[in-house]
Amino acid sequence: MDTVPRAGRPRASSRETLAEAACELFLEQGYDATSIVDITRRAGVSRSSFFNYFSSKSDVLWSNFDARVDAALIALARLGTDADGPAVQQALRPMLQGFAPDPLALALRNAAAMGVEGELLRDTGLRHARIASAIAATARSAGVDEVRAVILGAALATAVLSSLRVWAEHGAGQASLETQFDEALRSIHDLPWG
Amino acid sequence: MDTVPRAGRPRASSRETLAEAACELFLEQGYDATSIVDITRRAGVSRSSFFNYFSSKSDVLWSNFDARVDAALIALARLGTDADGPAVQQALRPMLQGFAPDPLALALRNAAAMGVEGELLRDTGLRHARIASAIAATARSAGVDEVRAVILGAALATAVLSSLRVWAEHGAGQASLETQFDEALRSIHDLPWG
DNA sequence: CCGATTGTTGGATGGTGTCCAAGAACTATC
DNA sequence: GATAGTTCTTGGACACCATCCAACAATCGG
Repeated sequence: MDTVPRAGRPRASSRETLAEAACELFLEQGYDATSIVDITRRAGVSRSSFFNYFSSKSDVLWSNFDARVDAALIALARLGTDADGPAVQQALRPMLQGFAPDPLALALRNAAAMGVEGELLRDTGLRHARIASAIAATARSAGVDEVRAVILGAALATAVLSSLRVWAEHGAGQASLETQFDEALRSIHDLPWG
Repeated sequence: MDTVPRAGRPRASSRETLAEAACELFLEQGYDATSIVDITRRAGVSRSSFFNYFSSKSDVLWSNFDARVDAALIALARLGTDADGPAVQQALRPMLQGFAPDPLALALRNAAAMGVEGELLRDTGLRHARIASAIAATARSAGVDEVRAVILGAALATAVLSSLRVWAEHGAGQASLETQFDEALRSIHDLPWG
């Protein structure tokens, strides 16, 4: 990448190193039983340093996905008042495009072994809320009425997150993530149980 | 209620007393700035006692609603394999029926003043996940296919939570909570932006 | 009065996340 | 090569949350 020499003390670690150490420990001992000190010990740095790389323990799992969400929501906001259905769906897609196996995928796949199911439920909820409310805001500003905008946001956010979950559970191989997403989108168009 | 004398030391406090003290402080100082010790001091009991009544600080806000959700989800599970749309909606209704102003409603209404918006987002997400996954499970066992069941669960969970939010924000008076819910349900039936 | 029961309390413990000051390792400039 | 500026690491202190537990207090029924 950039081997350009920069001023200042060189980093003693990296997000990758720390994330790797963390994931190993999560698998070995479980998420709750792994303290931040455990992680930094294995990575060979001090506890303080952990917070130079991640803002919290759960951030190890989510930072990658969160960055994608941030980018996508900026693109979504740029659609402005003349957003339509297809445009919104296109704006959402980069959240999943080229998603490589990462700590989050690992956690989703090994939730039981890591004892991280509750944690994932809680934190997925937070992302759901963030994505849903951004979509709702866009829809609203494009003329959709309040309640429907909210429901639409929830449905689309669910499509994103549940396709990610299903993909991660099923081995995270293939190009099937986007396929999964497409299927989810399709099933929004005709919900059962009228 | 029951003035029946029971064995053992009488309680020195109550959920209501503690919740009241907590809500006052949340409004005065904000949620984050209010520690559990602050709450118990005002209520006149020790810090330890707090956990005899609530399992965490946020439980003060949610325990009432959570109890309703618990009850409703049990009823939902009882529907079994021959659940249909209307039956599910009826099972959900008790979550909102006769909902009186409580700490959660107060927090939703005064989120900004309490500085509790992030907290609410996160915790609402958890409830959303719980409700949605229960509905999805019921739908699945009634023959709805996986992806649609998940989306349906998300949409209905959103209907419950967003009607609660809107109702709380708008003064929490009237009988309009259930009306709000009915409107949300109606708008699920024809989402915009095909 | 006695035991059983139910609650309260303080203290200890271990974890999280924040803050900060001291210092280490590097670059660039004179 | 000294010096200054920059970037990062580190340890310590802190406030808080949540759990556990043993000691103790207040009530009941017999």
